[in-house]
Amino acid sequence: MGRMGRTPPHPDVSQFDLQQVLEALVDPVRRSIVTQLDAAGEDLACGTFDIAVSKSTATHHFKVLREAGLIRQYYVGTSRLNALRRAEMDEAFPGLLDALTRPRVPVAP
Amino acid sequence: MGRMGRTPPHPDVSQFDLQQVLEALVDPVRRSIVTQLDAAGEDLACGTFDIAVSKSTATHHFKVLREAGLIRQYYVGTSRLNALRRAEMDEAFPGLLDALTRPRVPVAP
DNA sequence: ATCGAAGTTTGACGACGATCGTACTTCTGT
DNA sequence: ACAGAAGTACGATCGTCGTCAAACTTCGAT
Repeated sequence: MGRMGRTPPHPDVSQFDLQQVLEALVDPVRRSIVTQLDAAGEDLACGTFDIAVSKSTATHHFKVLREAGLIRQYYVGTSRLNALRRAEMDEAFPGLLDALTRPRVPVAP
Repeated sequence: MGRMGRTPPHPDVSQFDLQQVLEALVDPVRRSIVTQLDAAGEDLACGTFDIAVSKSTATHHFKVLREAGLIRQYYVGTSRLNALRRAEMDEAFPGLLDALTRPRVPVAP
């Protein structure tokens, strides 16, 4: 029972919660995942990310991101692909992802 | 020694750190402080904020906000006034405060 | 049918942070 | 000079969260 392949629940845009999104994005590892996903411009498998944590910890982070609505997850074979829900996040919180994924602009000296 | 009136250290814009700013803003109480400050459009004393925590806890929150660069604090008599460092934050992280202080836009049904 | 690759699940653990009460400091009025 | 108002400093507590290891599941390839 409980096939691993079943698609996990994803929140609807109308249910996105700023508090939850911020709690997801405050963690450096998770923010790095979002940034890498944004830079890649394509869906990525969990294992392909450059993060320095164990597999179980990675699973945890992806779950937090998914439940906050930041990513969508789906299986392809044994791999779990992750898609950034850019448009939906922008609809719910305009400018937020832009502000967080934009590389730091050096301040004039 | 250590007069209370001495101005506490404030970070320079060039030292603003995204991680630190996010850690400051992820707390609902602190985000509420920033929002109230933004809405007021003027500097406010610590005691005038609508927050449901003790005085010592409030002091802690203001300190976290100040060290992250979100507010500037200065004394006037026995009151400590708080100013939102809007322009500087916008320079360091364009769009961030906008995204966080903007009231949630209802999603089309 | 079996093996390995890719994730998940389930505790356990440790650290950090929000909170409070109490005591203390500094200034303003009276 | 004194009392009160406005914060600050200091511990102490308590919950939550990030982390891992170990055992398990599922799928694909051989």
